[in-house]
Amino acid sequence: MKSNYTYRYPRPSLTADTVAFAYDQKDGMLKVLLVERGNEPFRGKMALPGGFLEIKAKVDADGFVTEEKNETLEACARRELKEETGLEVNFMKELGTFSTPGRDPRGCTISSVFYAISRPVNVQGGDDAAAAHWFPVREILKAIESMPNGFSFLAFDHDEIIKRAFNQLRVDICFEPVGLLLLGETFTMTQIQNIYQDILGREFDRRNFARKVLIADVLDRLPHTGRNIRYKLNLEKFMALQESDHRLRLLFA
Amino acid sequence: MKSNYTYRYPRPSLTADTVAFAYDQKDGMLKVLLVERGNEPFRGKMALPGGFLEIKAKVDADGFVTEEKNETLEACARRELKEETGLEVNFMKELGTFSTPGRDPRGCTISSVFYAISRPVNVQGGDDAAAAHWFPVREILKAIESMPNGFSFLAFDHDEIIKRAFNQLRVDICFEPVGLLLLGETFTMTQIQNIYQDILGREFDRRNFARKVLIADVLDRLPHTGRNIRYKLNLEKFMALQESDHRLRLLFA
DNA sequence: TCAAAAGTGTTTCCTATACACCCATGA
DNA sequence: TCATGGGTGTATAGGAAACACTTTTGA
Repeated sequence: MKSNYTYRYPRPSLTADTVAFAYDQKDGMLKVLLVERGNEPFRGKMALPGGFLEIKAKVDADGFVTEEKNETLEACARRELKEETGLEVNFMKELGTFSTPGRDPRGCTISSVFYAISRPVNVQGGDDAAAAHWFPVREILKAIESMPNGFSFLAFDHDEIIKRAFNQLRVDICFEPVGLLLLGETFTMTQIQNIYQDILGREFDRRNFARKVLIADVLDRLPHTGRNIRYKLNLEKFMALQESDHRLRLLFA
Repeated sequence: MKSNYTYRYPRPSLTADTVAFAYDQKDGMLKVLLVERGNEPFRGKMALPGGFLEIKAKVDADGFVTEEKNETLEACARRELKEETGLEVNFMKELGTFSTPGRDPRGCTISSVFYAISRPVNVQGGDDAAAAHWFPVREILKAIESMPNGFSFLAFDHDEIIKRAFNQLRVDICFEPVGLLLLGETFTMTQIQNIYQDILGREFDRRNFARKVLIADVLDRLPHTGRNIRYKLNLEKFMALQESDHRLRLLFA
């Protein structure tokens, strides 16, 4: 028989959800990763990949918890992302915690949400989720906006979360060159510019844009094999820039 | 007899802690609010005010939770802050969630941390905590740095948290005029400048500084009673600025 | 009376932006 | 060969930083 877990005080459930972004070179659209929920609640609705924090607990004869060990929330987010969609990303950042009472009909569930940036890859539905797919962010946001009052497009409060995540992404790429993580192994300056223009919803002058991106000094210029200059992200420099709190110079106003 | 709370799966404890900052006009130092822990673990050590998320739960005959209702994390942070120190603040912002395994010796405890900005006020020790006092941030940070490896100055992982909070404050006052909340009812431009200089650790030209602050357009100029121009924070304008995502213009590089 | 703090505007320099020409490739 | 995309440098304008003088008040 499976054991139960008893505490002196009530406790919440804690989940980690991930808003994963990727850029689709084929149609030039920014995509977000959603899974179709296989179980209640919200069965059949689309939702962000995520799940419950894993806790190893020992209990005594009466079911009281005597010892416990948890994973970190980020580890939880990565694990769930992998299990549900097969995706592994190298950039993940905490977005915030969502604790509005009633946000999960099953009870008291608090969600720590991360947003992730992925290389353009294919994903398959994993264990828990019926199916995982990349959806155009703009379309999703449009669908969210067009829902009548009191109705939500996604499961739980994921409408709100995805809006927050996209806003955060827009702010962040103005300061840090995280947008470069959306690209493949090598890329041209034009490809970078297209992504930034799409996300920020505005156009840039080619030359000024290239200058600003190169100032960040995280790109290696490859000996051009073909006609155009190709670049490659220098991960060491990029990571070093992330560490040092150099958000202080904004790249794009 | 007090009832217990039983779940099918193990759950974490969830707390909300607050890093409250205030500015002391008397000595011109930025202070942070700490409480002396009255109970184990870390009894007698200084810690951030905070406590467990309050959950109203109903249980069936076997102790299984059938219904539950939680407060939001921010509400929890405000409630605990009030209970432990008597302090009520009007600005509070989520800093992040801390979930490193082992951060709380009592078991699996995840903390959502807020940072708050307070007017300069006195606080008293409240219910839970033995004593609450304002401490100079610089001194605390110095004490933290000077601890030998493996030892912490504050309880739990609060050393790390307070460092993160101070860094966040330094970033935020470069973009939003949140530093103005540190002041009293009315104030002079020089007082504002002193605060900013203290927090950012650099000096500004008087005239350039005043211009930048006034650009934000959240201050009302009072008909000067005394010798100097006095200002007053226009809360409506300030709140409106917070709502609109206008972090995009940085005030101080 | 003198020192220190505070009020006021202008100049300078730097950086962001706007812009034009040339070259290479593929249709 | 012509159109398109991409490579390169410069000129200009606007904003940030440097700066000087006068006035008031308190020691």
